[in-house]
Amino acid sequence: MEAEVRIKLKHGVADPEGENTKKALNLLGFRNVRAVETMKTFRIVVEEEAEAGEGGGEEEGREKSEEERVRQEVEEMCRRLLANPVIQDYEIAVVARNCEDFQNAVWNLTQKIPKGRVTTYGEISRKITGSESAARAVGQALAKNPKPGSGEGEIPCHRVVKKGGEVGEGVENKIVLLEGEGVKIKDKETKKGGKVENFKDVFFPAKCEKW
DNA sequence: TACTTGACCATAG
DNA sequence: CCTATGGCCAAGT
Repeated sequence: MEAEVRIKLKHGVADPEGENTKKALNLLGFRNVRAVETMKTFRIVVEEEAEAGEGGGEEEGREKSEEERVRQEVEEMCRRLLANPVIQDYEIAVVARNCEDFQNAVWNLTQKIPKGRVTTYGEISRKITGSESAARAVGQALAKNPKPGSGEGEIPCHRVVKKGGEVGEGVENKIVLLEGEGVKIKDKETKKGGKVENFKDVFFPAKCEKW
């Protein structure tokens, strides 16, 4: 989750830097410059809270409250540190997506899947955009994985499977790689080509587990 | 700018 | 269990 905070001086507070810049611009020939004001922006990336949930229906409405939680947290940051309330105003924009460009976000998250565990395209999408609707685009990004592999600094895209646990399309030896890491695969030799056994147990992240 | 392409997802039969 | 369809969205053209 990402938030952007814009801080500017309250109306009426002297802004010498802005004033001087405006004068300088006018002198340089930009006669039509009417006003210049300085402001500062912070881009703040916030780790998502691990879901502290028991069983039962969660999901819906989660992203909404998560967004609200971040907003409140950032607002407190403004009050306590970022902005001086006497002379400054601030506005906060919370974006339900990671800052990095999509592909990098996908690759970075994939790198954090532990050996012996799997996650889904949709889950990665949810982590980045707030919904699993970009699952297909996650697949696109993984298709361009620059460093496939299980080693340090490599991106283990074989640990990403379909929602139902089917291994899915992708690299030829996906099943072999997973089995090599201790993930059991059932229903091989079927048209769809294999399904993760005990999907719930090997799924990453588990409830209350941080990505 | 508009259109096409998928390592997906949900649903209907 | 399987296929077919429509929706989706970032990238590439």
